[in-house]
Amino acid sequence: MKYQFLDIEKKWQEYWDRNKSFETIEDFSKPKVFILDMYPYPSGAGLHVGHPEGYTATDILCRYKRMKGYSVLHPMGWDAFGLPAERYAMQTNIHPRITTENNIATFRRQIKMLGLSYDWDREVNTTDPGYYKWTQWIFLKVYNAWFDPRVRKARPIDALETELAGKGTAEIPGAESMSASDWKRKSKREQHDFLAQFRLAYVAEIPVNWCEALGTVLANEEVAEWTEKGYSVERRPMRQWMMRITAYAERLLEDSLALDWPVSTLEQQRNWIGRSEGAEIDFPIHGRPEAIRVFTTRPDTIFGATYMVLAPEHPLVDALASPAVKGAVEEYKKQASLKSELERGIDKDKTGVFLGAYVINPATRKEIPVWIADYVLTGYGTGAIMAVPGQDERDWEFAEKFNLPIVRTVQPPPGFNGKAYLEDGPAINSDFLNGLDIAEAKEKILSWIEKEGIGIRKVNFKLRDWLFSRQRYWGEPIPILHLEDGTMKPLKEEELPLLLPDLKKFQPSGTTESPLALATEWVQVVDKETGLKARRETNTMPQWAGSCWYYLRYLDPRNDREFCSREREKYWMPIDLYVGGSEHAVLHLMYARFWHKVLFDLELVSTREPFMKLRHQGIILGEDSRKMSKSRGNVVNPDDIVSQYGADSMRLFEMFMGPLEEAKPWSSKGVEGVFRFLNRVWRLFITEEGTIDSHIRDIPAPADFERLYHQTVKKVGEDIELLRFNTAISQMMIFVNETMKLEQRPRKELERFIIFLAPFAPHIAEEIWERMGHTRSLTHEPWPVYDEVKTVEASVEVVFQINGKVRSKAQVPMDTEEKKLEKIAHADGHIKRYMDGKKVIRTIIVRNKLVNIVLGN
RNA sequence: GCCGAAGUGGCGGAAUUGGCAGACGCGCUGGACUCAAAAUCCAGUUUGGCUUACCCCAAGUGGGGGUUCGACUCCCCCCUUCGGCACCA
Repeated sequence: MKYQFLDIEKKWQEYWDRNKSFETIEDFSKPKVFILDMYPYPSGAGLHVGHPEGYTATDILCRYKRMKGYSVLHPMGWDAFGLPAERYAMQTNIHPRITTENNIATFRRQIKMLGLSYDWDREVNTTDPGYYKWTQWIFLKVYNAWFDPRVRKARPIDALETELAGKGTAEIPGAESMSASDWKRKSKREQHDFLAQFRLAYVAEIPVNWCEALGTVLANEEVAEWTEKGYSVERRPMRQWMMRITAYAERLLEDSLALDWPVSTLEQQRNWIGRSEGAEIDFPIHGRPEAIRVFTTRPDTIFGATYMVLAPEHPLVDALASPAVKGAVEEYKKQASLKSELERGIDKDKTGVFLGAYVINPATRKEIPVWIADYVLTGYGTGAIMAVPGQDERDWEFAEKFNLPIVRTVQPPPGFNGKAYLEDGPAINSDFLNGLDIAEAKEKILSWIEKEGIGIRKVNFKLRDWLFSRQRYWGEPIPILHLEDGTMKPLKEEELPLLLPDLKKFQPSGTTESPLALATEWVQVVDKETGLKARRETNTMPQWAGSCWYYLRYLDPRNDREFCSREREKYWMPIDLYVGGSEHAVLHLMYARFWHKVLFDLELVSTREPFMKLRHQGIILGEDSRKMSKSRGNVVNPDDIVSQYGADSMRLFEMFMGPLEEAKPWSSKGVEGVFRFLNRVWRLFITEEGTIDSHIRDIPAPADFERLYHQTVKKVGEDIELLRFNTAISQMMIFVNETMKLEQRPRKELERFIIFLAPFAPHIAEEIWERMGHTRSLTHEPWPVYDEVKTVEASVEVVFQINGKVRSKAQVPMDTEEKKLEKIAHADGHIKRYMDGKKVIRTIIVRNKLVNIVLGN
């Protein structure tokens, strides 16, 4: 009987479904593992071959862990809000809900076709009101929280109100000074506005990346993705929802040290956070009472600061511009505002305008000119720099172009003929710093600055607050009312979910508002409590919102009283393994960590971090080793592979291709290879007639075979734990090859082979298992144990070397003593020939490995 | 430019407290079975040299140097590929 994979796979998939074989067993007394795949965005194109790679890897681990007796949580769901469905709706007027449902149905079918052991009772869908109710709920938790710098954590905003009423801002670092009575005197509106500057979710007027064609703003980190697709993006100031992720910069950085994540991902997150230590220094303005504050990481070079540059958007620009340059300044500001940040970066030619104003360098006491230039960014530091061309390439370039003075304050080595010198060296032209190296000079100048009261040590981050609103329909509505008195009012928990209204048209509203603005009945409401007229927030949340916490919903997906029960959260969290693409290295993984930390601070979850161990599956390239794409015609469709070779072959091949994390080219010949292997496995057990092969007998295993068996159990188990599936599979191939050579094949070992094949190729394993006379699925069959003693070879080949080169070999009993090995080596014919007439200088003997004889001449 | 990862047969890849480089699979070559083919099975397959001899010799893990009795593995320099960042003061 042939290996009829199509029938077998259908049969077992139905069996698993019917019997709920993979239902999560929530036995809190057992050890748990929570193994998570990044849930997909269900696109119209269906699954591609990249998806099954990570999914199969985690599936193997889960099936293995179930056999090891763990409670396993392994769910799947859908990240289903987002632009593609909405853009499709704009073209066809088909409601995104319909498209989304269809796409999910396709994805679910394709995923089930691969025999992945998800607990489908825990499926989540971010667009389901029962789900996004809690996304909105968490949003409100964030909105109603502030970051208390004294304890470095989020606290409810109520606590702040109480404190303000009691002692004002006296004890709150960084807050504008205000007494308790000042607070109490404020109007409701004033209090509301004051609190807004503390909330973790807030509205701000900021320059954003507006994409006219998409009719929405994009986060900085999203811009590249869409401009690559040909969309154009412009800068414009708009009122937007923001999330104060910057408050967590330090903790996101610190806590990343404890994570078992790929180094490159951790590195990317660190770069993104971009911590740098330096100082903020005030430069008094000539002829005015104020000073301009700059941020620098090189305070040691202050004696070389020969001019100052402000970002064009700096608030003092207009006040400082002398009448003669007003026009030029206006023109420059206008040009800068039109350029996106990206464009500013691409064009590295330095441009700028002299403001006609001067500040005083507090170290040299000299007046230095103030310029504006777009190479200084408004969002970083103070939006102003002290320019030190001697030690900064950008400043050098600018100084050269505009003929500004250049003073070196670090002595370059002899023969240095470059421009700016960034390396270490003794300070020069720097008064009391002269002769010190950079580190010493920094320390000394920082003390001086602080003593003089002209500046402070300061840590800065590149990380910026998260632009949280989108002008889209297909996203979670933000549950906030804008009352006619100018205040905002969050909805009450019992008012959630705030449902998306049904729209007939999905075109952009024509303004900068989302299409929701057109749903007047939905937008215009009266606040029941106050009777005030109100407008709903028409912005929706970004796609990342739902994925910031979906892993928590899996713990308790049907709970309509809590986002998840405490007890379950305590048992299952944190996630023991998270697998997904490296394209999410910064965005999703950073935002989710941020939300998780807020939830942790509010004591809604019990772990600091959600994802303890993270791995990325490598991308699967086309057969031509290039990226798969329709235009190259090298796309492999999982449906085709499954119908031609079966899901088990597909799974096995994707795991056999190479290490999980590496990029690997597809190979149709390779699929045939593993398909042949599965056919061999089938024939090992099942004859042409469909009976059990008569070579299989109830006999004890021969010694050599028993050893191989124990070695295989050991290697397969260890490799699964290390996610090294390729080598586990090759060990199973070796096992099958050896078994085929036996005339009489021991039943016990062969049955256990089926068990450890099962995580990799579950359908064929179940089928053979059943044919071998078992009546129950092997899902919870105990994983075979091996005996370390029995894995050890009886004899071992030892290598004899002369001067480090292998000259002979011998088979010797395991653990033969050094002296004996030496004797055997000396007796060896080849070795004798080499040693003839030579003097032995040294002999190195490593038990079970080698004898190396070092000869003189 | 900066940061990170990686370079091993014709191909995907094995091999880590430094100890036989090339497991396993693909491909290729030869053979068995067959009228023939497919499937299957067996043997061979790093390169070069030498030989009656699969005996032996030499070279070999991107390139060059070093440490060591011994280096794919450790150290230094360089090259290439991939990923990320990109005026962050």
